[in-house]
Amino acid sequence: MATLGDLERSVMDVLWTSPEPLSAGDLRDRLVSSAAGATRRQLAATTVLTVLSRLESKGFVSRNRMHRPHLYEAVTTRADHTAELMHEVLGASQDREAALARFIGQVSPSEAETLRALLSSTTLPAK
Amino acid sequence: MATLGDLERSVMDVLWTSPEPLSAGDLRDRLVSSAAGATRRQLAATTVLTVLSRLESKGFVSRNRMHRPHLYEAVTTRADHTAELMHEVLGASQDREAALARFIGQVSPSEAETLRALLSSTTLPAK
DNA sequence: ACATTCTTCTACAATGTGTAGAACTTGTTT
DNA sequence: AAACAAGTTCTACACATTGTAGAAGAATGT
Repeated sequence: MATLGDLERSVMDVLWTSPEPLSAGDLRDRLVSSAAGATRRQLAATTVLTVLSRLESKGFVSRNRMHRPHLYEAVTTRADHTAELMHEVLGASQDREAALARFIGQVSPSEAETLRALLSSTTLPAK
Repeated sequence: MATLGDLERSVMDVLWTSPEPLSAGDLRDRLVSSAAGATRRQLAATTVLTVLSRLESKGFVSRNRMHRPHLYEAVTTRADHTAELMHEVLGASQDREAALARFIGQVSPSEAETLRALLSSTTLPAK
């Protein structure tokens, strides 16, 4: 999968967080306000547009040209994206089992609990 | 974590596969022979050295300057590296649980089994 | 001291990304 | 319909990373 730059990632974060498609302008405003530590100065409108176009090319964003300020939305959810990336990383490994073992070894107890729950519900057939 | 380019990744793969530290020359030979589909033409010796230096800067490789052709080895195992990356990806997600759920959802049945085993051995106290 | 071998320095091209001005399009207002 | 405003696309550039390697310097064996 293509990787994302810092700004691209920030844009995706805004889109992933928004329950609705956003115009470039709205997105620009949220980029500023959502910046951690009040960093992130104002960006030119065109900058945001450029990034959105690139994200569209990369398949991360879809745009609705029916509305006049085009409306942009994330193609996948953040969770799906994360899961996909994890699988990609895992796939690059030769020994998947070993990698999984290390991965599990570093997981917090509460997350281990979550995983256990997920695994039993998923795979134990309904009796 | 820093990301790796294609050649850097290939070099790491060789180092991860080797049970012993390698000289740049040995590594160069194996790079050629380990290339999938007989791709990968011969590289200049200096190219390999440059890449090794960069990998050293990035903390992926350590070199032993005691030996004359310096000997290089991977700092971590491939499995550790993979697990680290997976955690990094997961950490960038806002909702870890949701991401884990998706991740598990896409796991093959046999891997699910592996995971279940890992999770029970890890967390169930000996009691 | 000299040749050989290895390492470090320096360099360059290609690519990806952040950044945005200039030019063009489209919907709106009078 | 003409002019305007808002939005979009084109074009461009700087900077960092990466693949690539020559030239120059350092270390070792004879």
